[in-house]
Amino acid sequence: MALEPISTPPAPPAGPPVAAMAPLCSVFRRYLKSQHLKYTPERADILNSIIEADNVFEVDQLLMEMRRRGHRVSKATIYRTIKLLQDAGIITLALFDSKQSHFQLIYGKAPRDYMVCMKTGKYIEFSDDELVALRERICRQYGWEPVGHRFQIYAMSPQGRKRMAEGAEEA
Amino acid sequence: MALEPISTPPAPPAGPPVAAMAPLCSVFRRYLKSQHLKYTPERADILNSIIEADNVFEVDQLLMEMRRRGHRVSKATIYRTIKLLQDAGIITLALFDSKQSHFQLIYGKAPRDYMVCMKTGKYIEFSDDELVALRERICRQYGWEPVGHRFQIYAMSPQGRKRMAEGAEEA
DNA sequence: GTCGGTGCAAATGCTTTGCATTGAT
DNA sequence: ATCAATGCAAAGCATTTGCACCGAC
Repeated sequence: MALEPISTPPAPPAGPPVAAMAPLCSVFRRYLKSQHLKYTPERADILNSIIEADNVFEVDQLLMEMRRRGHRVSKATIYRTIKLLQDAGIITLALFDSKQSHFQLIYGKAPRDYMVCMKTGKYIEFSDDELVALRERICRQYGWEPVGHRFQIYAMSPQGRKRMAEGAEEA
Repeated sequence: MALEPISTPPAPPAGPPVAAMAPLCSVFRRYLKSQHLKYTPERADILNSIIEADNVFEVDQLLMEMRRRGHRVSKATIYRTIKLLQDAGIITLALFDSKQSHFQLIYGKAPRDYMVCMKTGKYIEFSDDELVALRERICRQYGWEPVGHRFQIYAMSPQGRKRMAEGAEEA
């Protein structure tokens, strides 16, 4: 019963993430209830930490961040919760190529698209109406019903180009 | 870092106008020579099998197909060769979400985009000029240099919709 | 004749799972 | 009081790597 938005964060960060927090919790809670699953402190902590990351995250990174804040959760629980959050439509797997999976918040957000620098790994997030329109057009063209999309541009940033020029070796 | 193709090799021809592409074998051979690596029967077999698959493929599937044809290669060699083919710009990792990696031929091909049915898994391949233009526009906007892209639409096909209606089970 | 390549098996490293215990409803 | 959730450690899997032998250049 003592399940309010987790105890007291040391420094309430200002900005959109905080606003998004309450609604997402209830979305998750509702989903869990519909599946006859329980809303536990661990699950709440994990969702809140993801919201505060407010970006692409990896499991290890998330776990470290949570530990740093004194939340004790096992990696297994994070994996189990991530699966639930995916099923609930709150997060999704991002499409980076690295070995470790990257996830991102999607609930209530316009689809985020990424442009990644192939040299530095730095990336820029954007979202583009034209792309959404294009998606609709293609779906209509085949008689399919659009649900979502992913778009990632591979490119070379100015820094990447510079670094490329400097170090002409590269192992 | 996450991404790393496009590194040392003598930059494979970027964006060739499709059409008549030189035999992929010679492209690969040229790449290998440039890296002081050898063109072995195993590597040739693997590339040829990939060409004949002419589509998205997974490692196990490729290995089985090769075995079926009497080619004896180890999985380790396939993995090693796949890495070379990626560096040579001949194949790339496709972005399906399954556990196993999917690769696809890209050399000399216009970027392929996919629309996947979330219910049936069936997918449609397409490529769209408008998307390429959009990519250029966004790169220019940030001062980055386009290299490639990936676009995948998640949608519901008519069959998927139908199947969804029929089987009302699913917890 | 040199190195690099190959197969095999062992090693990785991310993710999942079995089990005993803890805890939400 | 139930039955799901958690933590831990072991198990799974796709992928990588060490090593001894083989073969392309």
